[in-house]
Amino acid sequence: MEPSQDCCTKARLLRAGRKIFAERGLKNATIQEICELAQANGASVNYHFGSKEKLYASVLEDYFMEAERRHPRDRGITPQSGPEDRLRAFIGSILWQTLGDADPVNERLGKRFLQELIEPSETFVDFLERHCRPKFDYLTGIVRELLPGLDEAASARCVSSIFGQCVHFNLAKETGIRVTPGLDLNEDNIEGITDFIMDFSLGGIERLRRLRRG
Amino acid sequence: MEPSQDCCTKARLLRAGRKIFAERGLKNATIQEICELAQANGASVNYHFGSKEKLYASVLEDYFMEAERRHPRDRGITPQSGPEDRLRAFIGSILWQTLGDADPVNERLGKRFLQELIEPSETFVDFLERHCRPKFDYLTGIVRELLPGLDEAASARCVSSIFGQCVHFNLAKETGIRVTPGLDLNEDNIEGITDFIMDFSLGGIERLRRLRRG
Amino acid sequence: MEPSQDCCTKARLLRAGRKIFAERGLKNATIQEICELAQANGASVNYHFGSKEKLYASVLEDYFMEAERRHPRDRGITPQSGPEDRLRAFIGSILWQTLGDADPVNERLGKRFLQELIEPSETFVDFLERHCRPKFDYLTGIVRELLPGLDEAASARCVSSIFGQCVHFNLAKETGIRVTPGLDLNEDNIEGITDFIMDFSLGGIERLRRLRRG
Amino acid sequence: MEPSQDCCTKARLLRAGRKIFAERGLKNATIQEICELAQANGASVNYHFGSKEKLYASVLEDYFMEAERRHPRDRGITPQSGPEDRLRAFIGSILWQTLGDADPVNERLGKRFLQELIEPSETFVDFLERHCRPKFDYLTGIVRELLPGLDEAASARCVSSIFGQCVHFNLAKETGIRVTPGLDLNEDNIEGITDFIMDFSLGGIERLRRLRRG
DNA sequence: TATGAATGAGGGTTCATTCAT
DNA sequence: CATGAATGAACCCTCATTCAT
Repeated sequence: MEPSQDCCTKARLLRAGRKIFAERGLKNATIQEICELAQANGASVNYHFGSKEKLYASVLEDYFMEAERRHPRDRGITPQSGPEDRLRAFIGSILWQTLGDADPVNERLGKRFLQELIEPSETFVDFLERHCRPKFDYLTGIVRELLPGLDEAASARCVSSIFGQCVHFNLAKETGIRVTPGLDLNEDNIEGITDFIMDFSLGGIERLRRLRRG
Repeated sequence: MEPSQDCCTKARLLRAGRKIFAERGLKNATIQEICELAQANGASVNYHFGSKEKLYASVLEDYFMEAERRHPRDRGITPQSGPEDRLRAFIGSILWQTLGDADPVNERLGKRFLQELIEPSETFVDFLERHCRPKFDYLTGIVRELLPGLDEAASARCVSSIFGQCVHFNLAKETGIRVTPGLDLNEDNIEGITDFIMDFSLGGIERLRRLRRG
Repeated sequence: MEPSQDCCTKARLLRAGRKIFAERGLKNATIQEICELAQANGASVNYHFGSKEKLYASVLEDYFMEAERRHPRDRGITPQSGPEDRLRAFIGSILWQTLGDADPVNERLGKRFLQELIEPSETFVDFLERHCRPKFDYLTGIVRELLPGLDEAASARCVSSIFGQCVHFNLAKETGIRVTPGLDLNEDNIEGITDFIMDFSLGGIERLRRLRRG
Repeated sequence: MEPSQDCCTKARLLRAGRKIFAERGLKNATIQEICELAQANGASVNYHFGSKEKLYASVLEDYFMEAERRHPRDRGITPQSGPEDRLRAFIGSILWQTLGDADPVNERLGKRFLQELIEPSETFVDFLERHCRPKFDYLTGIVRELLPGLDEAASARCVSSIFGQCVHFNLAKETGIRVTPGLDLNEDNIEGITDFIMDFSLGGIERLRRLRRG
C-alpha cells in the first residue's frame, strides 16, 4: 500500500513522471510517455493521481522534500551555533540542493521548481505556503539576529538579497554560464561559492549596520 | 515592408502576440487567439513569421530592445562617472525594466524572459549572445574597476551576486511576495530598492577588498 | 439475499442507481458515481447486477412496480363500478404516478421511463410485454365497454387518444410549461386535470358513438 | 460559401450527422463515424460547428425547419377558413411530419426531437422559444376561437389534450405498436388518424362547451 | 461476498500547419 | 500580400470492465 516499493504502479509512475517532467516540463511532457516508461497503462496516471497536473505537483513536492532531507538547512550546526554559522549552513544547503546533485534528473527538476516560482500553478500556491514560507521565515530569523531592530521592509530586502544570490546560480545554470564564462558551477566549487556568498552577504550586512549607526 | 506601421498586419500580429504570449506563455498561447486579437487570418502568423516560435522570439526581442531603450543602463551618467555611479545606474536600470512598468503586458513579459533564461529556446541562445553577453561584460567591467586585479572566477561570482539580487525581484514578483510579506515592489520603492542593493553590494565589495588585502 | 434490507450493498446500489440514473440518464450516469453514493466498491455494480444496463433495467422496473403499488389503476373503485368510474380511476392513476410525487428522484425517473418508451433498450422490451401490455389491455377493455362493437383499429386509436393526453403531461413537464405557460402541473391540480381529461375523453367517446349511429 | 451544395464539407457533415445522430442519438453517435460517412477529417466537425453538441443542435433545427416546410400547419386552408379547418390542418401537419416520412432517417429524427422535448439540451431551450412556442400559440388561438371566453388554464389543458393525442403517435412508433397491436401507423392511415383525432377532439370541445353553458 | 488495483478501448477536442485561390 | 477551408497528429481523459486476492 505504501508507494515506496518499486513494484507498485503508483511509485513507478512517480519515478517515471520525475524523469519525463524533468526533461520536458509540464506542457511538453505527455502522459503516454510517462506511462510507457513506467510500463503502466495509459489511464493509470489519471487513476492514481487524478490528472497530469496532480502528478506534476506530486513530482515537484517529492523532489523538494527529498532535497530538504538530503541537504537540510541546519546541517553541521548545533542549537548553540550563532547566526553566522546558521546563515552559512542555510546558503550551503540551497547551493547543494541546487548544484550538488549529480543526477541530471534532479538537476532539471530544479529548473521546473524555479519555473513554478515564476509562474505558480494552482496547486503550487498551497505548497508554497506549507513548505517555502517556513524556509523564508527561518532565513528572516537569522537576518534579524544579525541586524537587531531592523524593520520589516529592510529585513525583507535583506532576505531577498541573500536568497537572490543563491537562487541565481540555479537560474544561471543554463544561460548564465554562457554570458559569464568565469562562472564554474562544478560540484567542487560549491563550498567556494558558499564562502563567497557568505562573505559578500556579511559585507552587505556590516555596511547596513554601519549605515544605521551613522 | 517595415512593420512599424499600425495598419500593417505584421505589426498587429506582433502587438497581439506580445499580449497573448505575455498572458499565457509560449505553450499555452494559441496562434488562433493571437490572430483573433490582431484581427488577422489564422494562417497569417505562419505567413509573416514562419512559425509560432519565431513570433515568440520576435516578441521577446522586441520587448528586450524596448526595455533597454526606455531604461538604458547608463541613464544619468557621464563618460566621466566613476564605477559606483555606473553600478548604481546599472542596478536601477534592471529594476526599472523589471518592476517599473505600469503596463501589465510588459510586466508579464519579464516573466517570459526569465523563463527563457532558465530554459532557453533555440533561437534565444543567439539572442543571448548578441544582447545579454554585452550587458554582462559591461557589469563585469564595472566590478573590475571596483576590485582591480580580481581573477576571472571571483569577478564572475561577484557579477552573479549583484545580478542575482536584481533579478530576484523579478522572480519574486509572483511568489516571493507570498512568502516574504515585507517585500513591497511598488514603483515608488524602486529607488529605495536600488539604494538597498547598491549598499548591500558595496558592502560585499568592500569586504572582498578587505579580505584580499588582509 | 433479498435486497430489501438497507444494510445490503445490493440494496444500496439500487437506491443510489435510482438517484443517479434519475438525474443523468443511462449514458450520462457513471458506475463510479453510483458506487460512491452507495459507498460501495467500483466493481460492485458489475458484481451484483452484471452490468450497468442491467442495473438500469432494475431501477426502472423497481420504479414502475412501486408507482403501480402506490397509485393502482383501480384505486377507489369496486368490481361493480361502471366503465366511466374505472376510466377515471385509470386516468387519475397515471397522472398521480407521473405528477404526484414530491420526490424529485421519482419525478425524473418518469422521464427515463418515457425515454425507454421512445427508444426501448433490449431488456425493456421484455418489461413492456410483461407489465405495460396488460395495462393497455385493461384500458382497451374499458373503451370497449364504453363503445361496444368498436373494431380493433378504432379502439386502438381511442386508447391512444386517451393515453396520449395523460402521458403528454409527463412529456410536458420540462418543455411544455415553457411553451404553454397556462399549464400548471402542481400536485393540487392533479384532480382537476383528471377531471378535464375525463370530460374531454368522454366528449370524444360520445361523438364517436354518435357518428357511428348516424 | 452556401452550405447547400453537396461539395461543401459543412453540408456533407450536416447530412452525415443527420444520419448517424438519427440512428444512435447524441451520446452513442461518434464524431469519427460522422466524419467517415461525410468523408471529412475527424476535426472538421469541431472546425465547422464548434462541437458535437452544436452539430446535433444544427441537425435537429434543420430537421424541424424542413418538416415545417414540407408539411406546413396551414396547408390547404385559406385566410377565410374557420377554426375547425385550421385545426384539422394543424393536426394533419403534425401527423404527416411525424408519420409521413418514408425516409427512415427522418423517422428516427422525430424520436430525437421527442427526446429533446423530454430533456432539453441547453441549445434546445432557445430553439423551443423561437420555433415551438409560436406553434403552440397558433394552436391556442384556434382553441380560443372554438371556445370563446375560455380561461388560460383551461385553454392550456385543451391544447395539451389535442397536442398530446398527436404526439403520442410519435412516441408510440416504437413501443406503442407492441402493446396496442390494433394501431396501424402506415402512411395510408394518416388521413384516417387525422380524422379520428379531429373527431375525438371536437367531441371533447363540444362537451366542454356544453358543460360551461349548463 | 466483496474489493482495490489496474486496464484497454475509445472519445472529443485542440492546434499548428498547409494549400488552393 | 493574404485568406478561408481543411487537415492530421496528438493529447488528456473517461469509463465499464476484469482480475487477483
